[in-house]
Amino acid sequence: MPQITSRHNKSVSETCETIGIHPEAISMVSAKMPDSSFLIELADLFKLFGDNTRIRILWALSESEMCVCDLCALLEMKQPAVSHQLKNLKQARIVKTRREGKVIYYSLDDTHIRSLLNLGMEHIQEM
Amino acid sequence: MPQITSRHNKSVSETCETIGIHPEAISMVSAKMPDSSFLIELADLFKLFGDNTRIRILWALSESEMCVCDLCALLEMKQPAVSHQLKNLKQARIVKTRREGKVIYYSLDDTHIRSLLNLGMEHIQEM
DNA sequence: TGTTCATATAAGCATATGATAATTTAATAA
DNA sequence: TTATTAAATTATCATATGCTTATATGAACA
Repeated sequence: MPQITSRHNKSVSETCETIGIHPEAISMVSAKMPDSSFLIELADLFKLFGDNTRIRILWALSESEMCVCDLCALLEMKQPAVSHQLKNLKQARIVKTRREGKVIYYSLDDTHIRSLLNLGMEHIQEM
Repeated sequence: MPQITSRHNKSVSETCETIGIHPEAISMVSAKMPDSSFLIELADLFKLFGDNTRIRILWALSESEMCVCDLCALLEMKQPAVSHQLKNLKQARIVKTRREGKVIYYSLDDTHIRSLLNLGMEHIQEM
């Protein structure tokens, strides 16, 4: 395969369409990529943070455990909508529940969650 | 408004539908919620991390600056699809570009990005 | 100046996702 | 048991989003 050398002294293939211009960079990065399943899980985790309703729920729960109807009142949203998002968060084990009679209290399930919220907010504030 | 007292000694309103069961908890949390605009920005930031293609791009760029066609080869995706996601990331100033002749190199624009990726991955690995 | 090639953009389509309304479940109290 | 009430579930609809194909830019170089 014909190769030329760029001014940066990396080998460069002739076509970019299929194999890229910098084969070594590609294979180096490729070797360092986590398994596909990890990256999918990671995207799924961030996806849950990537919705205005859910981020408000998470921020609220980072301040205090709350029941569903309190969240409805706080967010000014209908109960099924809130329950639906809580279900998503619970399935991902981002929040956990505690029942007290008819009332179900939700809270954060993990300290990482708070760190992610704070780190994200730091980024926003420095823009 | 009639109030009763729960076994947790917080005042409890009679209906949950409109105003929630724990008015003080609601107003305490409400006071601590960031402005709506911040939360929207925060959700938008996480939303960009919440896609498998973009997270792979970000992880790759966290290892090395890369041009578009190298990313295409690495991710085994068509060029317009990759360019489209790069555009989203660039608009949010998560990645930046550098042109060298016909080739445009992309790289991470901010150190927070790497921290967020790592913190997210930590969370995944401890589940 | 005209060709080549890396990248960007536009239009169209299919899927994913979030909200609503209606209904069901589950726990308590009468 | 029956009524009440907090929460969950189901069905439906509208919007958002990501990929594809086709086309357009724009820089380098003959």
